[in-house]
Amino acid sequence: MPHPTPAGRKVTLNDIAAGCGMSRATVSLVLRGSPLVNKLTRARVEEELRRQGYVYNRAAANLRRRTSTSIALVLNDLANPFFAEFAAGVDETLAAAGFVTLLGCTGESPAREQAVLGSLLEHGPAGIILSPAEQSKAHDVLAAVGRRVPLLLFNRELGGALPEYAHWDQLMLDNQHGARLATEHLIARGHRHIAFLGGHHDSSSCRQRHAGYVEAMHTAGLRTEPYWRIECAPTRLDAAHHAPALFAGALAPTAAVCYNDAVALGLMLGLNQRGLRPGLDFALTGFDDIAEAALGMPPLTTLSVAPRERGKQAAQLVLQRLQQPQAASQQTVAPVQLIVRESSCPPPTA
Amino acid sequence: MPHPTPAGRKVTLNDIAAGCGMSRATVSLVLRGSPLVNKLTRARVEEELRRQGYVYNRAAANLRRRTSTSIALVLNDLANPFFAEFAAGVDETLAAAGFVTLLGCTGESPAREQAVLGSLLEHGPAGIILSPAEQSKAHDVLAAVGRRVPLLLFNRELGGALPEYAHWDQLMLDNQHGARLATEHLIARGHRHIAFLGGHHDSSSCRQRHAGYVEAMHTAGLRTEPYWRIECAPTRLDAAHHAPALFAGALAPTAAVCYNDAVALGLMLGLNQRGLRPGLDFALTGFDDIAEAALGMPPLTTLSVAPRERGKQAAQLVLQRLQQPQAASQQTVAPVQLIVRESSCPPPTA
DNA sequence: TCTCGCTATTGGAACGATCCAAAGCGGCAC
DNA sequence: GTGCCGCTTTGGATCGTTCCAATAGCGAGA
Repeated sequence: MPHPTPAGRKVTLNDIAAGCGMSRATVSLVLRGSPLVNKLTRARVEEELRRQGYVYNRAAANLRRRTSTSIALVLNDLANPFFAEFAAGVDETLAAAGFVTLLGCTGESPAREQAVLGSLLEHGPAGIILSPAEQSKAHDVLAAVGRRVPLLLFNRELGGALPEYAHWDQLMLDNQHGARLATEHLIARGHRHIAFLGGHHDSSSCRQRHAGYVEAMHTAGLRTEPYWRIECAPTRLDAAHHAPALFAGALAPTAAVCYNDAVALGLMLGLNQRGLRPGLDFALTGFDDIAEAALGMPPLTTLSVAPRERGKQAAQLVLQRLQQPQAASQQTVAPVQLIVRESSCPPPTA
Repeated sequence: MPHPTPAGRKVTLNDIAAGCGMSRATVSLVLRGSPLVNKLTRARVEEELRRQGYVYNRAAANLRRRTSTSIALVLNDLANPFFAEFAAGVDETLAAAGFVTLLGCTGESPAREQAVLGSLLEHGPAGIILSPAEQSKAHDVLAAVGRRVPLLLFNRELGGALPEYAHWDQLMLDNQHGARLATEHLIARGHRHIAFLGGHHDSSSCRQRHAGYVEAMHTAGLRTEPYWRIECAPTRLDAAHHAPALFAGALAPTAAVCYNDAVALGLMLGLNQRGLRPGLDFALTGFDDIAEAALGMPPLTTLSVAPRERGKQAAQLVLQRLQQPQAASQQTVAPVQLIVRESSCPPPTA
């Protein structure tokens, strides 16, 4: 089956103008719904637009008007359902406001992040939403982005905070409060020996969650043994591998606050392999409330961060910034919500 | 903290030219790495580019050159991990080729699809990758897109196929073959009474998968009872609800081929609630190989479609089309691979 | 000295839209 | 007849880049 011939040039305002004996300027006014143009003229022009199948060239318009109708969305990992939901929320809100989303994925590589930012900037986005790669540095991001286009930092802080850092807007999750809620919940259920599993210390979100855990423990007058803090990659597989380490210390915990849902689900597997039934013999909590959390065996107590809502919020923050470029920069912390399910049982002896 | 002043206009070629006493044209040549310009001149210009923090304006260049460096990616549901992975694959490949991804989500609504396509087209993408909404019609898509910009149809066919339909490239999954593989696998395990659960008949992928199931059954000389075909929404929840219907007929199946992994995981829940142990008392298979499939209880036998690979493939097909606009349109069918795990046990009596 | 050929550079017209100042026009008051 | 007013319409410059034909410089060969 042959592909059709592109059939000549694109239709432009000139073609329409010529086609109905009007000037370019008038046709342009019609396109933008100006009240200046006569009703009859408008009808004639609109007919001609339809007849020739005109498509508006927003790039040309934006060039002349020195405006932009696109926003760059740069994510460290789109394959992660959390960011996918986030992206869906961003796109939905931007589309409703007449903006288009320029997508870019960095795959957790600062080098790719630099390249992606550079490439997207050439397309002249009005703003940028960036969820930085793990090892990304504020200095490099600033060098790539410059000061002209507003940036909203999402989800993670940047390494090596500069003074210039401060003029970027931020949307962060309330990691510390969330982990505190989870820990307090386990304490209320009667646990005294609680571990913290997963994540690496060089990730800001992990440090914050761990801090929330420590805060809750100390506020309740409970001790935290160093060997109750076990680092591992935030994946199911690695978490499952590290499950035995929980029971290697002198005093075995009866519950664990996990860095995120993936770690918690991995821990469930690891517990099963040791003959422990999660939600009966051992309590655990996650973070993120991914789709699988509600359907796990048992269903997982976790913290809902509503990624789609966060996406909408991020988009709104950027749009707001575009309207008030001079306003003070905002540091927003999104609330998280504890979702209690069956994985957070009381301790078996209680 | 005050937001910084945008500090004047953007830096343009003129500014650079003035800054180093060259003409616009020469600077442009330097930017594009032309061999015409003198080594010394090049060095001087590059120094000035750096000094003023010049950012290339690709929109202006594309306007003049009548080219485009963006591809539109329109998805029915980005929140679905399958499409998220797909999008990541697309973006990765496009970025490597110097293109930028324009994202658009339709949320399974043909009306939104029309709006999104219209909006994206105004930004002049060089091509479009479209995974259409469930009820989307070929006629409407053609009306929105026109014939000028090449379209790659992914994953689903469009309703009301027109003659014009044929000049679009297509990338589809081998649904029929996949379902046949799954069914044959169950038959080889000793099953004779096999049901097909989930999906709706008006979805082309569901029809194809069901056809593969029927094909395998008939080839093996097995009957298919009408009450072994149970339709339901392709979600966990609805599948769990419909599990009892499997055992309502005269002859109960010992296994089920499920429309996709979500349905299969839902069926597992439904079986558990009836006191049946999936993977021991009842065999089942899924489709998609989502992340949870490998970690289910039991791990799910399913068909891997490698969504990230499909994304790369889709991007390559579009890039190829751009290079050869006149070539015959391609109908590609991507292979699927049977992943055998523990859910597809032999029948209990065998 | 003049012409030729080669290397580098350049002015000006595009691309497809918008903006702006100006003009055409019919009617109405003077 | 002239001037003025509101309602429409318009030509031309412009946005930041690329293309193209033209030109400048300069050493070599006749």
